[in-house]
Amino acid sequence: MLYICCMKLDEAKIKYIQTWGSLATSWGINKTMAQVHALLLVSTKPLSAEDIMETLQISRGNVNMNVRALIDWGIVNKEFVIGERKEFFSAGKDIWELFKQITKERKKREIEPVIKILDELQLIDDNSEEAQQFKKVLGDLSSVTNTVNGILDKAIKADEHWLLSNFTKVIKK
Amino acid sequence: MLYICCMKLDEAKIKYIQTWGSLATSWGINKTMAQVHALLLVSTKPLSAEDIMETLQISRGNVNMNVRALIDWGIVNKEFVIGERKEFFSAGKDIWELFKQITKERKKREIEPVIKILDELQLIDDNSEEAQQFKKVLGDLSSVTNTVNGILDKAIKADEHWLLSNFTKVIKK
DNA sequence: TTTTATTTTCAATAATTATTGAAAGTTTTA
DNA sequence: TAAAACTTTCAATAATTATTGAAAATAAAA
Repeated sequence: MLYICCMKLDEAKIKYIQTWGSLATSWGINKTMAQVHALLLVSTKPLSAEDIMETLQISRGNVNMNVRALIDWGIVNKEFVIGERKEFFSAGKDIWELFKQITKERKKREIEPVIKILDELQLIDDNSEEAQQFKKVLGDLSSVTNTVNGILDKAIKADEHWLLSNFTKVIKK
Repeated sequence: MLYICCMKLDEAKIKYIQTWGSLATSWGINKTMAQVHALLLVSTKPLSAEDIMETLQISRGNVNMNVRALIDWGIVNKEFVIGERKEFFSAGKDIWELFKQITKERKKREIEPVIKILDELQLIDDNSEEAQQFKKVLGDLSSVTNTVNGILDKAIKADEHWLLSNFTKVIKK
């Protein structure tokens, strides 16, 4: 059961999947996880674990782990196909939704812990010149992080149209 | 030649350096690179390769590689200390500048190549239903990526005050 | 020039992270 | 209930990435 139908198109899809996988690593994302998502994204129908295994040439365990992680990130869904016993998976095709979901998750997992730690470190019982300077750096780090966090919050809440047209225009001036 | 003077403060600095290092890995940044930068950021004076080696307990080669990379990213500078033959290094203390520099570099290294590849893939010689759908996904990915790229451009050009107050307020409504 | 101080490189190695595959677990069907 | 279909887990292993350290290169001083 392959998702492929035309040659040139197939090549382009494969290239997209490969490219996405290698780009992912520079963002601290597992290569296979990115590839599985890319595959589901360009697939016209939900795929089973076996479909993914065959297409990406990876083991059952690997597929399972990465599909779970993607579901955990909220960017892949289980699908029930009538007449089929096994599970199928699909990725939402709304890219703005995808962007918002990823942003939301990374914010929660990576930015919020940073803010927490920076705030903790601020509480030093020391008022020397050097300590003041250190606290200043921490405070500035907090400030930037909080601002970015706030911007991401707004982006998550924004609907597609607003973010696309309105937002970019406002930004310009 | 150690940069340390007070106990509690010293602990906090160490904790900050360690924490930064481990957080960095989830952003696809080398742990040591992040630690070296953190160390230079909280240091009151420029440090030599040996200072860094001692404090972080890492090899000369490792220090050299990572300091070069940081200089390459534009967030660490060489300093010439009078009466000293060896090189010293320092990190700029302006966190907004740091944020802008990092954003600029990641944009160049990671976002712009994505846009290029997505555009390349668009050029498929196929008009089937499936091809249309694939092109739609690619187009949407381009759209989001370009928008994010644009926002980052504005952020880079924006001065601290504008980004902090004006921007966040605009975003709110 | 030669010596000495310092930086850079890079093959070898260590540490980390990802992947396999088979066994154990679960759910469905008969 | 047992057998079949499928999913999950995880110890072993592979692949990747980071680090060392000593030799080569470079730069400054004598």
